This record gives sequence, structure tokens and C-alpha cells, in this order.
Amino acid sequence: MMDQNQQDYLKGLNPPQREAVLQTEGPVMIVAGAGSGKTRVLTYRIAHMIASGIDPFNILALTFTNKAAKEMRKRIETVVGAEARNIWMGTFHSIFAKILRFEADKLGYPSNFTIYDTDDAKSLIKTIVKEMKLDDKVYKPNVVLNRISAAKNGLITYKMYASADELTSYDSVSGRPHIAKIYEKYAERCFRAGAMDFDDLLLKTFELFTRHIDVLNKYQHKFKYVMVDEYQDTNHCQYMIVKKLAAVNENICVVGDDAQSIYSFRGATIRNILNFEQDYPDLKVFKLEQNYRSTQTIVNAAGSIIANNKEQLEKKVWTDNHLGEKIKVIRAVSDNEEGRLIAQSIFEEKMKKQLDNKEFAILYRTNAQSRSLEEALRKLNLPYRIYGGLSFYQRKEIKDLIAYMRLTVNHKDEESLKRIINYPARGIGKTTLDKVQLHAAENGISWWEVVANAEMFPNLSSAKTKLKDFAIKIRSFATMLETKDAYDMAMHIAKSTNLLKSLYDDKTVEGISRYENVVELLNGIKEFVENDTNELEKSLGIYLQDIALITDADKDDGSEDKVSLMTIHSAKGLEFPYVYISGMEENLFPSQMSTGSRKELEEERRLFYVGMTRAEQKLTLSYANSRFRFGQLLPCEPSRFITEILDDFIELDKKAFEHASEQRSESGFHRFANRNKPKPNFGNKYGKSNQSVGRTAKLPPAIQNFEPEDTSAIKVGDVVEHQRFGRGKVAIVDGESGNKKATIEFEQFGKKQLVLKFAKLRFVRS
DNA sequence: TACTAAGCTCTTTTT
DNA sequence: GAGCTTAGTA
Repeated sequence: MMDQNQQDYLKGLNPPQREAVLQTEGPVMIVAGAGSGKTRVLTYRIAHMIASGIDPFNILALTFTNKAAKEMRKRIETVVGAEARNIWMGTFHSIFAKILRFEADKLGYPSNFTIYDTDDAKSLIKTIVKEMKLDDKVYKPNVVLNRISAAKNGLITYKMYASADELTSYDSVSGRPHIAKIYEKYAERCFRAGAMDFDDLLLKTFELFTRHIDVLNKYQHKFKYVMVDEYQDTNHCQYMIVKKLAAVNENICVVGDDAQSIYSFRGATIRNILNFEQDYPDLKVFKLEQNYRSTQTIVNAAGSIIANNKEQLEKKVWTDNHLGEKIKVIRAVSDNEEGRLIAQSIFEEKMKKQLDNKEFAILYRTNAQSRSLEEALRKLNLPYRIYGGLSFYQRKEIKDLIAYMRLTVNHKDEESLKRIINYPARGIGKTTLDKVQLHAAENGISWWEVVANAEMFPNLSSAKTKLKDFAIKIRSFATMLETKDAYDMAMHIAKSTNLLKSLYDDKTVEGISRYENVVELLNGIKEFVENDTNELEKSLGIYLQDIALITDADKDDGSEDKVSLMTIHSAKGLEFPYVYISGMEENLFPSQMSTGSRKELEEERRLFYVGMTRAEQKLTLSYANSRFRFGQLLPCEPSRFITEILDDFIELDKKAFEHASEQRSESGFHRFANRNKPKPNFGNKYGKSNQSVGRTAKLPPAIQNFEPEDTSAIKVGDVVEHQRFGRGKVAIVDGESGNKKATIEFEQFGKKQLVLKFAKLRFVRS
């Protein structure tokens, strides 16, 4: 049943691509170098399967990003039409969440379980550490969460963790012997809250398939064909699940490139791809080695670096494309200069060759690096779009409203309850909440049960009415879930909690922006309700599951003519005619976290503190900090990575480079200091007014070429002009040591607290 | 309980 | 520079 369409597309493929498309049965591995037309092959392979009579319902295609899934579905649809909708295609997390929703009762979870994001998880760990009266400097939420996450990705439950000597002894040697206990409590609390974190979506799926063979069987027969994209980025848990699913039919096709493995921090291991052959002896391997995307120069450069990898699949990436221009190296003394030079270069190229903004991309290793680039682009009026960073869904006003929705759907959701029980303020203060926490812990029940049954706890009597009123409100929302769709629910909640109105009434710049954000969220929900083809999937519960797994990068408005800024990780699989990579510095690319030096340093420092009192530790630390700054602790030498590129493509003026490195190390602290999220709009995630104005703010024309002055002499009463906030009067100056701060009353923005050392201020002389 | 001022801390990538 | 906590005050 080959139709005309198919004949056409098969003609457009090179021999290995065509073979990979036609081999639909049995275990298949496609090794696809960068730019080798991988997506095309995958798309046609699925299209071909459907055209040969395979029911789309029997196809499972797993990807790593929603974007990739969406893109592929779209492309398949253009070949086979509407049938493409019926393929089970999505990220590991979203597909497994869907399965878990169906089968939740088998694991004792509600089907409307909440998905905890990283913030929720950290916050929960923080409370647990506090409850266990452990030192939160040692048990940092990040560190603990990473340990737990690594364990989960390795299929180690909390019970196994406690008896895994290797893990526990590592923990005690590194001074954190209680991680196993925290893991246990964390798992319990999540379960009690009817919540799963990202890793649980994988681990619980594995548990489900292991403990309930009948369920596994059902899905094994449902998914007769399993396909995995970016196989080099799967972790052990994902690998095991896929293996189980494919065990009956063995129609499994994995696509990957060991050289593009960039998610080892998430537990990804290229062993999965290297060992695939052993798992399936009659495996068919297809190698896509011709690069259609890049010039010879770029392909060779990449090849020369990849050649250093210790373990790799044999493959030779090559291209027929022209040689292309040499890779240029721009040398800059500081991150600001770097930004300026990049922006300038884009501007010039654009003018010279009459290009669109969207043909340019600037990549970096860490999201924090976007700031100086943004400033530079803004000055040249080059429009840009940032991918990643603080997502829309992480902003305070959005999280608040979503917390109400989450709590409505799942009363046990502890993190949401904590967030909104006193927001908007309803007189439930810290003292009351401490008591609630205590009762919940003592009785092993959720916060909700304490709140909803406040009268049963004598020492809560004074707050009884307030707590009960809150519970009644949430319950009243819940009764509407049956009849109302996600949009009506959201609207009702936003209105009846007064959230919408209080934001509307706030006429400060930040307030207006927050209001607009909430309206945008509501519009998004409306869209969700109107667009979704499936009648049943319009409920609030489904919506919440959906957005829990969505990231900013998934919003694709590729139509906008803007320069793209993103991390190298999110750039994977994309292509742009002109690409700038910024921050090719020692300890930044590759990150010192991955090279290990930083970790050792921290470890050393921490062990040094053992036996000291907190006060002594603090004293030592402040002394150390006064002597050293981050970035100066380690000598700056061009990293191996950079040297290789430079040696290959330019004559390197070593002296100038070293000078640059020194200069940079001074601003090294700065570069990471505000890593936390440039804001797409006004206000930060806590919504406090004394914080920054966001990235889209336009500079007043008068101060576009702003040169800040030395502000050490600033005093109360001075009139100053700030780069972004405009004119203001100094109200308070404080701080002798550390960061000297001034509170300034700005004409437009009201009071702001600024750190003088960094503030871009100029005195206004009359 | 709510709010503000002062002070300390802080380095990665994403579902 | 900005998050976040704590101390202090209303």
C-alpha cells in the first residue's frame, strides 16, 4: 500500500537513511551524527509504518522535549494526515504521567496526583531538614535533592538506599549521614501529599510495571512498536522501563549519538547506547554520518574535539558542504565587553548582508550569562528572545493561582497549601502554621487534615474559625470540578479569592505586569479548553498535569524576527545560520562543577569546619571571603577545550588572553552572582517591590550611554539618577561592612533598596 | 501578625 | 545583584 507520497519521500533519502526507514521490524539502532537528518528519518519511519498498515495506537515514541514531540507529530501529520494524532508521542515524563494517571490506584496514589516541580521538592526537603533539626548548611536542599534524584534514577528506593552500604558510607564520609532518613521522610511526605516529583514519574512507572505484571502486559501489547529519540540521554530507569515495554515484541528502535550526550547530570549514561548491541544480539545498526547542516570547517572542528572522548561508537561524520568561513574568535576583557562585541558583530553582519535577526543565535553555558548580552543587544536596538531561564510558570503570581488550583484538585498537596493558606492575608500567621506543622507531623497526617479539622486540636482554637473558613473555601471549589472546565474553574478561583482584583488594584508598574501575567495565564487556560480535541481532557486536573511538564522553551514562536539567546543545552537539535558562543572561559565552559575542582574545594572547606561552632565557622568564612573571591581561588588558565579551538583556528596571543582571564576573574563573582533569573517582566517571584525591574524595560533615552559614578560618597539627601529606575532621592544609607546598601525613593518606582557597590548610579547636580 | 530594614549567601545544564 | 532570612518595630 505504498502511495505516491511515500515514493516521493523515499527518493529524497540517502541509502542509510532509507534503510533505517524501511527496517520497521525487530531491534534497530540508528546512530545519527549531528545534522544528519535524524528527525527526517524518524518522521518518515513512523509515517511509513502507518502507511504499511500499523495502527498508530500501537506506536509509542518517546522524546526528551515537548518541542521535539510536537515538531515530529506535525511533520508526520503532513505525510499521513490526521491519524498522526493517535500515536502515543511525547516526553518520557508526560507519557509516563499519563500512564500513572490511569493506574494510580494500583500504587495507592490518587489519579489526580500533583506533580511537584523542583521548587516544591526543595522546599519540602528544607522543611524536613528543619524538622529533623539538622544543619541546613550541610544538608542543602540542592545537594540532598541531587542525591535523592540520582538514587531514583538508578532505581533505588528509600528502603534500598538505607541498606546500600556504598551510598550510606559515602554519605557519612562526606558528613551527611542522614540522607537516607531524609529520603525516607521525603518519599513519605510526597506520598501523603499525593504528589510525585519529576523522578517519581519514572521510578513509579518502573515500580508499576514490576509489581503489576498484568499492567505491564497490557502496555506491552498496546505498544507493539517502541521508539526512543536521543537515546544517549536516557538514564538507567528510563532504559529499564523501555526494555520492559519492548520485551514481548522486540520492535524497538533507538536513535542517538554518543557524542551528543549532555545530560549525564540527570543520570544519563551512554552505556545504554554502547551496550544496546549486547541487549539485542540480532540488532540492526544504521549509521547516519553525512552532515547536511554545517560547513566543513565546523564539522572538522567538532570532530577534532569529539576525537578526545574515551568511549565512543565508531563513526565518521563528514559533509559535502562547502568549506565555509573560518571560526572567528572574539577576545574580550569582561562579560560586558563580550556582550558589546557580539552585539556589534551581529549588527554589522546584519547590515552588510541584509539579514534578519532570527538568523542569529547567541549560546551560552549558563542562563546567568544572558544578562550582559541582553544589555548590549538592547543598546543597539536588536530585538531578542530568551529561551529558558525563569519560566512563566515560576513567577509568584502565577504560582499562587496555580497553587489554588492544585489544592482544589488535590487537597493533600502540602506545598500548595503552605503557599496560599495566608495569601491573600487572612490572619493565619507563623505561630498558627507552626502548630499545624507539629500536629501533622505528630499524627502522620497531611496539613490539610489538620486545617480542615482544626477544632480537634485544642491549641488551635483561637485560629479555628480562620482555618475552617479556608478549608470551606477550597472545598467549595472542589465541588465545581465535576461540572466546570479548567477555564471556568480558574476564573472562578481567581475572582472569588480576590487574587485578580488585588492585582488589578495595584497600579505600580510591577503590579500591572503581574496582573497582565495572570490574565495571560487565564487566556492560556482558555486556549487549552478550546483547542483540545478530546472532550474528556478539559478538566482542571488534566490541565495541571499538562503544565507541570511544560517549559518555556516549548513555546515556539519561531516566526518572530528576533535574535535567539539560549543555553547550549536548549540549542540541541536547532540550527541557525549565524551562531555566537559566549563565555569560552576557564571554569565556565566546561563548568567547574563538571570538572570537579569546585566540588573538592567546597568539600575541603566543609571538612575544615567540622568541630567548630557556628560562630567560629562564620568568622572563618568571612575572613576567607575577605581574602578571596570566588574565581580567584583557582588560577585562570585557558582550558584545554578553548586552547584546542584556538590552536586550530587562530594564532593566539597568549599574553592578551591571560590578561583577559585575569580581568574576568575579578568579575567572576559577578557573573554568577545574579544567576537567578533575569525577569521577562517586572517583579520577581516573591513579588516584593524593592527588587529589580525586568529585562524588557526600555532605557530612558537621556541615559542610554550611562557611565556610573563612584557611589562610595553617597549620603542621605543626595539626588541620584539610576540607569533603570530613573531619578530618586537617597533616604537611607547603611552597612559598614559587606555590601553597603542605600534605600532610594525613586520618582517613578517608589522605594528601592540597592547595593551600592553594584548600583549604576549618577549624582544629579543642580 | 504584618511589614521593613539589615545582613548573609551565592557558581550548571532540564523534565 | 538578588534571593532569602532574621531582627526589630508597629
